[in-house]
Amino acid sequence: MASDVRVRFAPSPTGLLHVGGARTALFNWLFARHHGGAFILRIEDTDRSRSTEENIGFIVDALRWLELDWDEGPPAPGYRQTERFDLYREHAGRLRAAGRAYYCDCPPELLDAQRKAAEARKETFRYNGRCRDRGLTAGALRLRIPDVGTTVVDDLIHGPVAFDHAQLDDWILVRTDGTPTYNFCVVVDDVTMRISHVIRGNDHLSNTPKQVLCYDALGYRVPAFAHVSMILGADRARLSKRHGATAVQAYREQGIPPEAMVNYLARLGWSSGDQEVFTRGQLVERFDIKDVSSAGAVFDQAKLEWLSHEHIKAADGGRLAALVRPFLDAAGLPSPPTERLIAMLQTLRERAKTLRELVEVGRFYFERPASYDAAAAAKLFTAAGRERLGALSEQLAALEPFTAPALEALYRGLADSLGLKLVDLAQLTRLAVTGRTASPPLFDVLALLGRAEVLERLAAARAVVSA
RNA sequence: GGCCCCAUCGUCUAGAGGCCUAGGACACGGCCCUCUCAAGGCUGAAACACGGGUUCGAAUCCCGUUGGGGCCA
Repeated sequence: MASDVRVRFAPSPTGLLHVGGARTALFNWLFARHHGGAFILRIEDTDRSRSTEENIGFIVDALRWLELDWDEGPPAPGYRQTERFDLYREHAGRLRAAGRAYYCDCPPELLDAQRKAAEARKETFRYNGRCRDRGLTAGALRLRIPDVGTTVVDDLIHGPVAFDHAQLDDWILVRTDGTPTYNFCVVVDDVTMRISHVIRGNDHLSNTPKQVLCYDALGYRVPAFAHVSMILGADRARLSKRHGATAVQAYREQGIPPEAMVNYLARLGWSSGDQEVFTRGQLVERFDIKDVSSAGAVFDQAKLEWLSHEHIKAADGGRLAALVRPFLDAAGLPSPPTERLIAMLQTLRERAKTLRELVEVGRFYFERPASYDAAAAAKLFTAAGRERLGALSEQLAALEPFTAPALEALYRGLADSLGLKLVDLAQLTRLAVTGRTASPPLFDVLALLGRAEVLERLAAARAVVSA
């Protein structure tokens, strides 16, 4: 489908991918996919001291995990700012040749003094344009900005936002040492990559009028802007490490399925009617940048986990098995054949909010209980309990077929004849077989484990009782 | 400090002047179901920050205040 929509996600590789960044990437991706446009990944690595190869790897890795595929970007060359200095130099030269930018040699001490003076007067410091008409040929390159008037940023989320030129100054495009500034690089990059819509964090809104003026000076069409609100911590301060996990990778390790993370991030500040649970396809279909909220949103781990649970409950069996295997490996547990694992997960999926919990809650499927719940053992592993386990073993050995319905009939029959309630035999068996007081429906568990395994576990439990 | 953004239940949100005695979801409480734990069903408590306007009528429009956030330093 032909579309002029071209959007980008432009992270600085200074660490792991933050959930705020992930959400910005997601909104860009959804916008591109919804409109049949292109999603571009660009690495803003001009801060060489903090940008590392390893960090680029982390970002790529996180985006892949979330399945936010990009149409242009690394590993292809030309999508890192450090590879694009020629472009910045060329555009700077054009601005200077056209008289839209000029060199300034005001010493830092002078600027600092003026800044302090302005502060003392409780005013915003603005460079006064002293070097505008001095015709200098070296120094810091500044953009000539109109002294009067306003620049209006027509934001897709916020509507028109007006900035008075009196608040802006002739900002620096290229420093005296020849390095381009962040805002200048962004403009040149967006222009040369033919970006149609700039969807980014709210923290960039204040820089936008400066950039718009730069587009104008360069003679380029200004793209559309959409400034997405920030993700906040519980105290409504911008989400940071002190609020807990902020890296996308941390949620992967917690066992949140990627589709749940995507669903949660999308619903944080965006909605479509009363629907809460979305598949990726539904998100692409329903996403509209106009429905993105202009207010900041607090990150809520509980709701994330609820969505994680919903996606675990709804996942295709094979998909769920594939998601769980890495967690089995990490826990040092054996990975059963797929069909068998799917059957086990079928009994576990509504009992765990995360993939990690899924493994924990179903541990007894993968290994024999290492111990028994102490309080329950004290209550159930008695002389009478031992006798009942014996009777059960005897009958289970002869049960045919060894299926859940047959097991239930057996248990109900035995409970009746012993004058007991079903729960008495069930909890006793559950403890013997799983070591715990809570598990999926007992008869499903027994049928899945199989007769031989069940009988061995019952025998092991009886041995513990007599000891 | 200046400028900019934001403001509906604890949280995410619906709401684009009358449909609102403000809806949904998470979390929380109760009840039902039940071999345990879940899941599920029903149900309860819970919000339009404040003050002025505009209007027959405002959560919705305007102004101000307060509070939060961001950018510039």
